[in-house]
Amino acid sequence: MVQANAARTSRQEQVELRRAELLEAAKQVVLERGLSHTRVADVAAATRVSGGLIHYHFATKDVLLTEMLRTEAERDIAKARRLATGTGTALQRLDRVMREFVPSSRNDQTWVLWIDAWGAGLRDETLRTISEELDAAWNEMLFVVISDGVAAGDFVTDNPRAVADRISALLDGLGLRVTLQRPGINRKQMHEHARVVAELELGLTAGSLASAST
Amino acid sequence: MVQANAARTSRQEQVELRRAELLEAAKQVVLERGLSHTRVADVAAATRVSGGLIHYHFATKDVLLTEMLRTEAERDIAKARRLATGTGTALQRLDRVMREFVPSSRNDQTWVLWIDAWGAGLRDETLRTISEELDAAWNEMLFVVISDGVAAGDFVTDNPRAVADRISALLDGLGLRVTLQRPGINRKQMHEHARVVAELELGLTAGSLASAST
DNA sequence: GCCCACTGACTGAATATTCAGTGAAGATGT
DNA sequence: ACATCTTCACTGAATATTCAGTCAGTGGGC
Repeated sequence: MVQANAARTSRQEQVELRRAELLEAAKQVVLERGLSHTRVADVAAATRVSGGLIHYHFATKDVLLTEMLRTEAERDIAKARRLATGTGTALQRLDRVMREFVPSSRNDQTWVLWIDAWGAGLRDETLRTISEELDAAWNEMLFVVISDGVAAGDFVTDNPRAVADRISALLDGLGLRVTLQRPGINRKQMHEHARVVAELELGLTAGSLASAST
Repeated sequence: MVQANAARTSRQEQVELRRAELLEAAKQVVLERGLSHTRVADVAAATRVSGGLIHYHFATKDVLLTEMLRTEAERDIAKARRLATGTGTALQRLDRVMREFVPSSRNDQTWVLWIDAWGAGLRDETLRTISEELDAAWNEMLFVVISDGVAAGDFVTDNPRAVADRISALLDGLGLRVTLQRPGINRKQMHEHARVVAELELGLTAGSLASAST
C-alpha cells in the first residue's frame, strides 16, 4: 500500500514534470513567435515530442496557452509578494520594487509576454483576468510599501493608493517603451524617471531614492 | 485631352475611394476580431465585395492591415499636431492634450487598435515603426506645450523633455488600464491622475489644471 | 497482464491567394 | 454622333497550404 502510493505519486510527478516542460516550451515559443502565431507543432518540436502528446496533456491549444500564462502570472505574483515583504526600510524596498519593474533587456521575457497578453486580453475574458491579477498584485505591493513608508514617517502623501496607481501605470508605460525599443529611452532612463516621480509624489528630496540601493 | 484627363482622374478617384472603403472596413473588423484573427473574407463581407477584390487592391493581407494602421496613425498624428498648435494658454492646451489621451469609452477605437499594434510590433519591424511615429508625435506635442508654458513662466521645470516623456508614459499606462477595464480605474480617474502628476511636475498649485477647462 | 504516456499518420476545416472571365466606362477613330 | 476597341475594377470558383485535433497502435514499468 505504501509502496503502491509511492509508485503512484512518482508517476503523477512524472506527469507534472512533463506538463511543466510543455508549459515552459510553450512559453519559449510564444516569446519567439507571439501568442497568436504559436503552433502546437512548434511546442512539440521544442520539446522533441509528438504533436499528439500536447493534446494528451492539454485539451486544446487555448488551454495550453492560457495555463502557460496563468503559471507565469503566478510565478510573478509570488515574486511580487516576496519583494513586498522583504527586509529593509520602505525607501530601500520601494527602490527594489521599481528596479524589478525595469525590463532586464530589450526582450525581457516577462514584458514581451504581458504586452502580448494585453492585446489578447482585449477579446479574451480569461486572459484579461489573468493579467489583471498580475497587475493588481504589483499595484498592491507598491501600495503596501508606500503605506509602510508613510507609517514610518519616511514618505508624505495623503493618498498612498493613488500614488501606487500612478507609479505602476507610469512603470507600465515606460516598460512598454523600453521593450518596444523606442528611441530615447533605455533601462537606465526608465529607472531614473521612476525615481524622480516617486520622489515628487512622496515628498522626498531629490536623490534620496538614488542612494537607497541595497 | 482635357476631358480625357478629367475622366481618368475620376477613375483614379474611384479607386482611391474603394481603397479607403476597404481600409475602413479592415479597421472595423480588426476592432472586433483583433489584428491576428482578422480574415480577408471578413473585410470582403463587411464591404459586400468579393474576396478577390481585396487582393486586387492590396497584394496581401499583411499589406492591407499595415496600410490600415499607417493610415490611422497618420490621422492621429494630424490630430496631435492640431492640438499642439491650437489656441489658448499653455495650461489650457496641456489640459486639452491630456483629455484627448483619455479613452472615450472602454472600447475606444484608437486605444484598442494601438494596444493590439504594440503586441504585433514586438515581432514586426514595420508595425513597430508605425506605432513609434505615433508615439513620438504625441510625445513631441506634450514637449512643445510644456516648453511653451515654461517660456511663458507658467510652468517650472528644468527638463521639459523628461517631463513630457514621463507624462506620456503615464498616460499610456493609464489608458491601457482603462481600455482593459481594470477595476478601480475609469476615465475620470485617469484624467485626475494625469492632472495631479502634471501639477507636481510643473510646479503648479494643486487644482490649477482642473480649472483650466476651455 | 494492465495501465497509460506516448507516437505519428491522418482528417477536415479554415483561409490566403490565384485566375479566367465579365461588363461597363472611357478612349479612339471616322 | 456613332461604332469599335481597350482598359480595368470586379466576381466567384478553384487551388494550395497550413494546422488543430483525432485515433489506432506501441511499449515500458508496475
